[in-house]
Formats: sequence, C-alpha cells, structure tokens
Amino acid sequence: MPDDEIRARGLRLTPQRQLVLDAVRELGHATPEEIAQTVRQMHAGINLSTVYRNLETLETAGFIIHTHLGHGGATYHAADEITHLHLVCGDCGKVDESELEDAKDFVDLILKKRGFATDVTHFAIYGTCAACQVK
Amino acid sequence: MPDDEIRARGLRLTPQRQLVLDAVRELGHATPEEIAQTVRQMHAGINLSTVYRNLETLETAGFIIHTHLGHGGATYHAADEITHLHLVCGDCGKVDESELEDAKDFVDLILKKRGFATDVTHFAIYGTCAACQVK
DNA sequence: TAATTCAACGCAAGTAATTGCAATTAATTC
DNA sequence: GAATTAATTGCAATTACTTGCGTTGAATTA
Repeated sequence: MPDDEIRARGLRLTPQRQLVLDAVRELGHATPEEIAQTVRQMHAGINLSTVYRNLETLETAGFIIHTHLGHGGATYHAADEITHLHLVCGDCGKVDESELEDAKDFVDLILKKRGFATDVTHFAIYGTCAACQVK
Repeated sequence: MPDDEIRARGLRLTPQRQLVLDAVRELGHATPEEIAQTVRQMHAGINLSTVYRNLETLETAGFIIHTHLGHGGATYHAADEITHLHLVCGDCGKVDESELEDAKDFVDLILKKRGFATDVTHFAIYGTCAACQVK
C-alpha cells in the first residue's frame, strides 16, 4: 500500500507518522516500544504516546495490523505482509510462521460449521516448538 | 482439584487465597480486577497485588490457568474447567467455546508435522461470530 | 497451646500503557 | 504565499499492572 494513500484517506503525512510506518515495515513483529526506539534514531523527541496513536490510526486506515504474540502488548506488521499465522513457542519464545492457506484450511474445517469467521492473523497459536520439546 | 491439595503442595490456605480461588471458579473468564471486586464482597480490604500474586501462585500450582481473550490482560479459569478453545468475536466480544477434542484435531492436523505441540487453551481464536456477520 | 518459622499480606513505590488538552502544523483555500 | 482549519503533537496526568519491603499470621513442632 503506497504512502500517498495516507493522504488520500484524509490523514496527514507527518514526519512522525511516516517514521512510524517505516519502522513497522522495517522491523516486523515489533512492539510499540521497539518502534519508538527505532523512530527516535531519526526524530529524537518523539513521544511514546504519538507512536501509540499513530499505530492506532495506521491500523484503522488499513496500513498495518497488530497481532498478540504473548502476554503483554501487541506487535505490529505491515498489513500486506500478513500472509501467515504465528506459532509462538512458550519456552524459547521463537515465532515461527505457518502459511495462511494451511491455517485457513484447518480453522475452517472445524469452525465454519458454527459460522465463525476466523481472523487467523490476530492471535498466535501458542505451544512448544519441536526444538524445546527435546530439551 | 480439591482445596486441601493446596496445603499438600506446601502452600498456605489463607482466607485471601481461598477467596481468590473461589472467585475464579465462580466467575470464569475473569480478569484480575473482576476477581478482586468479587473477593472484596467477602473480604473488603484485600489488596489488588495480593490478587495478582495469588493468581500467579495458584496457576503455578496447577489450580488455575490464564488465557488471553483479547488486548489487555489475561483472564483466569479453574484448570479443570479448561476443556475448550475460546472463540472470541471481535465485534460483539462474545466468547464461545469449542470442544477441546475438535480443537486438538484441527490444530494437530496441520501443526504436528512441524513437531509443534500446541497449547490450545492459551490463546483465543479471534474472528467474527455468525450473529455479527449478518449485522 | 505456646513458640517458631517463613509464606503471604498490605502498603507504597515503581514501571508500563493510555488519555485529556492546549499548542502546533500539514493541508487547503483564498 | 498568507490565512484558515482541524488533525496531530508533546506534555502531563491518569490508569493499569507489578515489585520491594517490613509486618503479619498459617502451619508446624514441642
């Protein structure tokens, strides 16, 4: 999604907003705090609240998506990079990715009979990865 | 799991701890704040930090389990009541439940080939329920 | 049942996340 | 390109959650 669509949606493209979007695209799976640190390398004074509000705005406008990979806060992706389901290992914390096609299949298999439309990008699937099982 | 097993595990069964456990069992899907409010009906002065620490202790001891049903904090269940996967509707917020047998089947179907052992009780499956789709 | 011990408590301080508001500034209009 | 307007910003305050510490009291032992 090109950046000039930001303006096309009635949003202003401020330096802060551009930097937040760049950071999300660059980092992937990034928390608001990590994004703020990255942004501050280019724009020292940016406030954390500005980062939070830009993340919210950019998500509402469809540029980015958040996912819960664990306990605390959300992590952010560029919207067009979400083509997978996240597999979080509760032991080592590694985040593996499963192709969306597969994920959709398995979720639909069980859930569609209830009419529940699953957003497979929103939550992680939690468990223990193969490596940690043999430890 | 009977309460006298608390003592059997080297933990003390304080009035606060008993009330926290009772509240989790009674409420289901309850946040720490909701649990604190319920406990305070019986024991007015209980501190929120006591509730948090008891939830952690009771979870470590295996009496309760936490699940992330959405953005903020965790919600707690009695451990022996977890026989389902949570289906959270992002629109109306309703939490539906899917039998664990079904859920295990569908997760294993796709994920076992990667050797990933899924804890289907830890995260919710997020999406839009049938009722909200027709709105 | 009195003494002992240390798990658990309440309080207060600390950290993390969010929100209200006045000042600023991007984009538009003249 | 100056004036206008309202979206956006930074700051400060608030809310949410967590942690450190001295005190209390549940369970054990004599």
